[in-house]
Amino acid sequence: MSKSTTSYHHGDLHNALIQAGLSVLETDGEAALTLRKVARVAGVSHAAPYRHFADKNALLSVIAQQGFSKLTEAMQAVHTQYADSPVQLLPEIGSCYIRFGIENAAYFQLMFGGLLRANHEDEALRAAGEATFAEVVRAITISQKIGLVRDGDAVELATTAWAMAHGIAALLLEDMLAVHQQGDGELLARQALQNLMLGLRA
Amino acid sequence: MSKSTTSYHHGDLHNALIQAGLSVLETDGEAALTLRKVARVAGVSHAAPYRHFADKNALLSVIAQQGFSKLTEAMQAVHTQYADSPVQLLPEIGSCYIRFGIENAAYFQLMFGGLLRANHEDEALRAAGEATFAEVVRAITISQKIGLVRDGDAVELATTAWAMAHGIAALLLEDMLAVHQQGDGELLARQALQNLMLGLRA
DNA sequence: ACCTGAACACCGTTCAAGT
DNA sequence: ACCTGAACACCGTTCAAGT
Repeated sequence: MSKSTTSYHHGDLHNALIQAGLSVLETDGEAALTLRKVARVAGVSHAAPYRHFADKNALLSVIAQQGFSKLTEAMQAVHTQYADSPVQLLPEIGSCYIRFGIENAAYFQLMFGGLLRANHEDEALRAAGEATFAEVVRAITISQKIGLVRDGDAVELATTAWAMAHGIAALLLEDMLAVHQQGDGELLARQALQNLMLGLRA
Repeated sequence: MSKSTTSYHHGDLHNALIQAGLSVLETDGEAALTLRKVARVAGVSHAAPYRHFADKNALLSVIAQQGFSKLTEAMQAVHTQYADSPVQLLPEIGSCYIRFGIENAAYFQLMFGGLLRANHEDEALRAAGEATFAEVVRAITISQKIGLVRDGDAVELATTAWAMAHGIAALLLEDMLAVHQQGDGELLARQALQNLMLGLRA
C-alpha cells in the first residue's frame, strides 16, 4: 500500500501521519481530528501533510479504511471461532459488528459519517467496505448450507442482516434507544438479532 | 415553544435564524451550515445569533427537532392512509422512514449524525425523537391486534423495526449498498422490510 | 525531494461599545 | 433590549522560499 521506504527528513511521515490521526481520533474524537493537530502530533509543520495526502479527506479515508480492515478481521475471527457451530455464526457476526461500533465509536462515526458519500471516486475506501460486507455474505451462505437461512440471493439476505446490525449500532451510538439500565443495550441487540434470524429462516 | 412576539430590530430574529438555517441546510448541506453564514443569510452580524441561541449546537438542535417533527407527521399521515388496511401499515411506516431519509438527506444526517450524542441534556431534542419512535410503537401495537405481529413487548419489536429501517436508510445514504441500477435501492428496501415482517410475524 | 513560514479566506465565540 | 465591530484562537489550503 504505502511507501515504507525511509524518506528524507522524517523517516516515514506518510505512516506517521496516519498513526497520529488514529491517536487523535481515539483520544479526542472525530471533531478534534484536524489536519493541523495531526501535523502537530507528528511533529511537522501544518503544511507538511500536503506532500503526502491530497487533502484532509484523503487522510480520513485511509484511517477509515483501517477501520474497515479491523472490522473485517474481527469478523474473520468469528468465522474461525464458530467454524464448528455454524448455527451461531450469523448472530455472532451481527453481534461482532455491533460490538465494534460501540467499542470503536470514533472509527464507526468516521466510517459511516458521510466520508464515502463525500468521496464517491475513492476506490480503496469502497473496496475496504466491500471486504467487510463480503464477510456478511459468507456467513449467510454458510447459514443457507446448513438450512438455517432460506435459499435465495445471498447479497439480498446479507443486506437485510447488515442493515439490522448497522441500525442497532447506529441508534445505540446516537443514544436513541431506550437504554435505562446497564445491559439494556446488549439485550436490545440480542433481541433484534434474534428477530433477524426469524426473518431469514428457511 | 419560541417567542413569536415581534422583537426590536428584526421582527423575529429567533425564527428568522431557524428559517435561514433550514435554507442553508437544504441548499448546501450540513458541512456548509455555519453560524456566520446563517447570520449572513438572515441579514445580521455574525454575533447577533448569540442573543437567541446559546451556541451553534442549540440552533442545530432546533432544526433537528423540526426534522423529527416532519418525520412524525409523515408517519401520522401513513397511519391515517392505512387505517382501513392495517396489514400494510407497518411496512409502509418503514418505507416512509426510508423515503424521508433519502429525500431529506441533509436533515437525516443532522438528526442522526451525533447531535443527540453531543447534547445529552437536550430534552426537547430527545422528546422530538421519542415522538417519532412512538409512531413506530403504535404501528407495532396495531399490527399485533390484527395478528400480523406476534405478541410481546411492543417497544422491543418496534426497536427491531426501527433498526431495520434506519440501517437501510443510513447505508443507502452512505452509498454502501449494491445499487447499480435505478430502482435497486427501492428493491433492497422492500426486501429488507419484507424480511422484517417475517421476523416479527405471529 | 521534502519541509517551513507567511498568507488568505474562512470558522466559533466573547465582549466592549453603540442605539 | 438588541445588535455591531473588533478581537482571539482556531481551521484548510496554497505557495514561495529554504535545505
